[in-house]
Amino acid sequence: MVYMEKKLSSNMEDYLEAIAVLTEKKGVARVKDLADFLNVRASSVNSALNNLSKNGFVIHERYGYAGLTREGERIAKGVRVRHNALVKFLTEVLGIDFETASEDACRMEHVLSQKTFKKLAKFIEFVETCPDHSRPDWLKSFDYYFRTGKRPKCPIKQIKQKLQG
Amino acid sequence: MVYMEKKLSSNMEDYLEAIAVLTEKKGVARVKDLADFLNVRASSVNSALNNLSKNGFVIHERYGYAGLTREGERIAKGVRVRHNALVKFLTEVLGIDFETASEDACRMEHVLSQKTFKKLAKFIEFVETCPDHSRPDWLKSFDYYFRTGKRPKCPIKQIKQKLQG
DNA sequence: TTTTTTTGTTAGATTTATCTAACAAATCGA
DNA sequence: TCGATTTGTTAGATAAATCTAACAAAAAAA
Repeated sequence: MVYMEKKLSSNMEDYLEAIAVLTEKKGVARVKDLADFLNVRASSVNSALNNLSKNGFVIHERYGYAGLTREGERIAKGVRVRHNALVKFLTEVLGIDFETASEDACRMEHVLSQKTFKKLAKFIEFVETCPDHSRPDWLKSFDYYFRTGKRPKCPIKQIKQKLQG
Repeated sequence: MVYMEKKLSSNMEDYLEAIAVLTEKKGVARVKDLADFLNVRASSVNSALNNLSKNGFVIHERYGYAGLTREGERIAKGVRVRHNALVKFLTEVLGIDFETASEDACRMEHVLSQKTFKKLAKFIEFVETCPDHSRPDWLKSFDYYFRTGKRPKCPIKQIKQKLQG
């Protein structure tokens, strides 16, 4: 066993992520804010922090702020990167509203395999760096297909026909 | 409250799905097979079946096979549809291997919102009904981009240039 | 038809994540 | 500064999903 990665539950990952988000947004992460953010009671936050603290992901002194250790930060980072990639995919490719996309991402971010995540990230990159003006043509075609159920005329074929005919 | 949908846990959804799969594959779903299929102990299957039975999703007489009620079938169907859509997306669009895609789908199928699922299904339909010979050109471009990190020359632009120049 | 093996059931323990309720510390306002 | 409010902590309960171990029923083999 080269290096045994401690596998955290979705739940614990959520706490780490929340600490990262709140720290970024408000400067510090307090029990109350974490509770509000995650929609749980303060006592649940406390349990979680004790657990995460015991396992070296979090630093939390009684009545103090919650902070991430190196390791905690590393994991939170990973979760957030996956979250953002998922949101991007859902909104930019599928055209889902941000609200729904965020909720879905929150649940999916914990279950995506590395392999799939990497491919997805590449896919997003592929879409974003498209040399077209904005949204790639094929995605516009998808929008059209989603709205109308019909395929737009394919510009390539149209042009090819012109060239030939 | 018009109609209160009983929200099942991922776990319970998995049991329903497994019953559906085994029934389809082997004709019947037995405790042992469910246990093997889901990688849990037979006693866990029993607990689950009791629970699902009590709530009207499953029919299970002592020492008998496990079967789905109408309601159970409805839910299992939904899960399987989501599962298959996800596998299709992961393999056909992202190009993930079937093994990995199946595992990811197993975990994602429980957390996808209706909205996202519907869009995803449409997206797959869009890709599959593509008038191109096989895989749409833009997906081939993605394959190329993933392998090489470079974009292939865009055929439309090439053709447009020809037309203009 | 016995015996053996496989399969199914039950009871009870464990783990994880949550909750409420009681209390303690910190902070805020007057 | 001191009482009131907010925030944080603890203990203990609850719920879901799992496990082991002991046992019971069914099925297969002898």
